[in-house]
Amino acid sequence: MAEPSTARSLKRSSSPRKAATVEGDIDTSYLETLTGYNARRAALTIISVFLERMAQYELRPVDFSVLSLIAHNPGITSRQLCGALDILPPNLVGMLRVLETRGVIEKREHPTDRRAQGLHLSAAGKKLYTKAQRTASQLELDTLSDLSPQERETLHSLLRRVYRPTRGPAASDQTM
Amino acid sequence: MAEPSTARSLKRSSSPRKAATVEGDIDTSYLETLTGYNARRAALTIISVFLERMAQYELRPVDFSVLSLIAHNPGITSRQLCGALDILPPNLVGMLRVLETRGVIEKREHPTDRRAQGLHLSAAGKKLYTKAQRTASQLELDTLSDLSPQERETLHSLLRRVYRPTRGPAASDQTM
DNA sequence: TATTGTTATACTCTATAACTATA
DNA sequence: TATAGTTATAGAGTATAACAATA
Repeated sequence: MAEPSTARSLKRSSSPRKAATVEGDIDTSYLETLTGYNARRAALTIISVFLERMAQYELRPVDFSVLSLIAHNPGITSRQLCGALDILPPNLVGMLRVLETRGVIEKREHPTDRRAQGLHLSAAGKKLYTKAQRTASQLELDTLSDLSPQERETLHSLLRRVYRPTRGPAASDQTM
Repeated sequence: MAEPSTARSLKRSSSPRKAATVEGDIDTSYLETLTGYNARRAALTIISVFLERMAQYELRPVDFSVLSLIAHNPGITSRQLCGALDILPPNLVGMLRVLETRGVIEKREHPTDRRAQGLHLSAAGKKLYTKAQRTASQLELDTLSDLSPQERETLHSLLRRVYRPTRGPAASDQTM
């Protein structure tokens, strides 16, 4: 058993960008030409705020993602969660067990496949997720307050095109 | 001692987006409204390619970032690296030791502070970094081939505004 | 034979406390 | 007293191999 208890610590300092030593003197211009560097820095910045505000629900980003997909896809299976969130099956087991122990989710028998199990939010889980989603949406507004709604949409669109390559029209692998 | 050897494994599967099970059936639309989610997914996608292509140099993303900052900021100190890259000092020690053992970097005495030490690339380090940077820049072109140069610049600009909040004009904390 | 969920486990990443030498 | 670099170590995150039950 890998999980010590139901409630996890969730602590993390997250270092809110303190310019203790000099930092403006350092030339980071080349790294800033790399999308991976910029995307990772941006993600970590937002995640640090996410951790703070979601601590009240004892939800890490991955827990919230799992609940969100279950909420919007009732009956989703463990494997489907893994595929959608890029989590390895062994690493999901413990998370689901904790969420089930907390009474947030329920495992029901799959309608057609007796190996699988459909995942659902409990009544308490729905209440928790509703509050958590509101917090997440508010966090989005707060951390991206420097960007206009249109800039935010542009950012999301561009990011999606990075991690979910355009399989759309004008593709190169068409049969004729 | 935390490092087992000079050369590290660098192995990682990185799962190149295989749609093994269904995945298009899963509704991820809410998560995709969250910048943190999108930024993290994009970063992980690029980093997985980065890991593959940088394996020949035995450099992880963090190693490359360290070398890049030393290359462009000769004499930079350990603390400055930590500040610029958001790495905790204890976690940098091992990386620098490995790079020094590999003959890639050199530690020299700091000109004014005898506690600190200036970091520099060795001749071999400069050759290695030059090749690595070329690989990184090519990777940027390849992984972002769906985006025009202008879209790429827009993406970088927006990401920087997320992780490095605009401290510029029209700020709210002015004295008058 | 392949897939779902699972256990056990190893490895990597990230964080804290505490020490020394110097400022 | 505070800071730079370091050690030791704990905790969280990510990976592989292998198994039973079912498809």
